Parts: sequence; structure tokens; C-alpha cells
Amino acid sequence: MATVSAAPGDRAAVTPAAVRDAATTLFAEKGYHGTALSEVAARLRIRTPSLYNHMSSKQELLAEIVLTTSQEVWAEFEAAVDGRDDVVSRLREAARVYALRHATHRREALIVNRDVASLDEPVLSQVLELRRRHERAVRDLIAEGADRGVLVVETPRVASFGVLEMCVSVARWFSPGGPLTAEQVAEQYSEFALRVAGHVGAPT
Amino acid sequence: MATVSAAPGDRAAVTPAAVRDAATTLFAEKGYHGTALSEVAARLRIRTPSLYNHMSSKQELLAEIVLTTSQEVWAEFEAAVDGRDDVVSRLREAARVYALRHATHRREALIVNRDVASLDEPVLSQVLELRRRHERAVRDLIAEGADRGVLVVETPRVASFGVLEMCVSVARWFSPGGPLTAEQVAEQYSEFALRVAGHVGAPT
DNA sequence: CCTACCGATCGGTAGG
DNA sequence: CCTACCGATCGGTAGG
Repeated sequence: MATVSAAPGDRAAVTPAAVRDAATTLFAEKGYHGTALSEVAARLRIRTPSLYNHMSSKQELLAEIVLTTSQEVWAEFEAAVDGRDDVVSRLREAARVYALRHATHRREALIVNRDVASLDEPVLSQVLELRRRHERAVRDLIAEGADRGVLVVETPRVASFGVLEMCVSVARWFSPGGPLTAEQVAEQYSEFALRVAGHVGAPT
Repeated sequence: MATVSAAPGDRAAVTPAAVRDAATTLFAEKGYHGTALSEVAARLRIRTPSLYNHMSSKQELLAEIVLTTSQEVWAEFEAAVDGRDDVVSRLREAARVYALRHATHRREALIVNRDVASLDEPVLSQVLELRRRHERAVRDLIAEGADRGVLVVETPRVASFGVLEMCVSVARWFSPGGPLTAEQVAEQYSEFALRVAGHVGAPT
């Protein structure tokens, strides 16, 4: 979805998805509070009040972007670990899909990490709950690996933050036009994750 | 410095440092554009126009916070690697001081990473130059270690972003009231950095 | 999809 | 350090 009808030189055909896409680009670039709805409208070549034919408020735009992203993150985690019994390969895949998402959905990732505190309730609580669930699942994975002796960490909680936040930060430096594809970066990061978690024999 | 005269129940004695400290807390919490100067003033129990006895603009507050922090990061890096010839111990110390800073200067770190794009020129360029210098220095460290065979990485650039951004993210989860001290976290993160960089024998 | 317009709030100044 | 006040801009509504 998305980007389709938000192309700079595009004509008419504004849709809710186009408004959301324009908002996503601008929120990612300038932040939620740093973006005026007049800028979103200008990007779509319409006047500010016309936006209200496609959305109900600025806050709703933010809520949709952040909640959808957070739900997808959790769904991708579940799909990644599903059917794998080896804790190391579960961690590897969890890190891979998380890093991959942050390379392929950079705008959404930047918004989630920058503007989550600007959300109104009840969406804020829903998003924080999804985030906690993901953090806990990764922490449990690392703790289990440590118990079984296949991972070596001092503090599972610290290692899980190290792993997760490292993946998140891909959104801050990755460029689709760069020398590496999103998949290649995700592959390297899944390896980094195992190294941070002290996977024996991980180097090389 | 700082926090001293910004205590909630405090009386009078507003200084430039107190204004900057109150702004640092609020910018970190709500973002630069999400913070009104009236909130900074309220925190100091004065009226908004009185702030102008201690600063010249909201933008100047941001510029001071971000530029000072960026300069300190570079100075700390130089001090950390100074006098060490072993590339592994240089990387370890660089990661340690960077992680330590992000545990001890959480507010400033959050502002730098969230609101750097809101800076006016010429400060924006100065800050980006300092950041590039730091990134390049760490990348060179990892590349040198790979050349000498003491580190094993696929792409030094990717590994250096992994290491640096992992350290940065300490600001997003560390709590001074938690079970670990800033120094203990920094120690674990310096170990993570060596693991990511494929330091042979790093696990355990 | 538009023009016209709203109250609220913003950063900042005047002038003491 | 204050009150009084400024122009600009914000998100959003009325009404077509």
C-alpha cells in the first residue's frame, strides 16, 4: 500500500491512504509536532480543510501509523519464531525480521520511536503493551538460551535491549540506495544479535 | 552542573543554567516542537517573558544543548582511545565511554537524536560534522581490527553503526534507579561492542 | 474539493 | 522579574 498516490507530481485522486502516506513521510522527517497539517495538504496539492474528507484528526493519523506498525511488529515476531524449536534459530529469526522491518519501513519506525509519547489514550497503552510483549518475548528467548548453555550473557534484560535497539536503529542509517539491500543488512544484524547474546561459535 | 536550581519546589534564583536544565528535561520528555516556552517558564515558576533575561531564543537553547553534547562526545572519544595502541582496547573504551554517556546524560542524548533536524544553520552543520567524525573514527577502528585479523566483520560500516547505535539506545531504556549502575551497563555494552565486531574469544 | 473563518496558542517584544 | 500585547500559525469547523 501507500506511496502510490502521494507522488510529488501526482494529480487528484486523494484517498485516505494517500493522506496517511504523506503524513508518514512528513512525521518521519520533521516529527509529529513539527509537522503542520497544511504541509500534509500541500504535499497532496489540496487545501488543509480538504484533508478532513479523508481523516478525522491529526492525532488519528498518528494513532493509525503507530498502532498498525506495533501490531505488525508483534505479528512478524510470532511468525518468525513459529515452528522453530531451537532457541538460537528463534532468536536469529526474531532479530532478522525486526531488522528487516526497520530497513523497509523506516518512516514508520522513526515515528514510532520518536512520537509514541504524543499518542492519546487508549492507543498509547495499547502500543506500550505490544512493545512490552515483544521485549519480554525476546528477553525470555535469551534467558532460555542462557539456561540451556547455548548463549552466554551477564544479564538477559540488558542483552535483549542491546539486540532490539540495535535492530531499531537500522531505520536511522539504512538507505535503500546504498551498497547493501535490506535483506543483506538484516542478515548481518541477525548475526550481530547472536553475537551480543553470546552464541558460542557465533564469530564467523 | 544543572539540576541544582530547577528543583520543583525551589524559589527564585533563576539562572541561564537553570533555564537550560528545565528546557533539557522538557525537550527530552516532549520533544523540541512539543515543548512550549510557557512550560519551561512554569517549571521555573516564572512567566514566559522572564525567560528572555537568561536566554535569547528557544532555538538557542536547543543549539546549546545539542552542540555542547556533540562536542563532549567527540572529546570523550579522543580521551578514551588516547594512549592505547591496541585496536581492540581502543574500540572497547570508545564503546564504554559512549554507552556510559548515554546512561548518565539521557536527556541530552534523547534530544540530540530526536531534534537534531530542528537545528538552524550553522549549528546543524557543525553537529553533523562532529557526528560524522565520530562515526568515521569508530568505523576506521573496526576496519583496522579486521585488517589485523583481531576482529571479524563482513562490513565495517554496518558493524560500526550497529555498535554506535546500540550504545546510543542505552538512553532509551536505562534507569538510574534500576538494578544496574551506569558503569555496569557501560561495561556490558563495551563487551557487546567487541562481540558485534567479532572479537575472537569475546564470548564470556 | 473549496473559501471563509474560529478560538487557542505559539515565540517573542515593549516598556517598565 | 512583571503585565500587556504583537503577528503568525496552529488544528479544526461551517457551509457550500
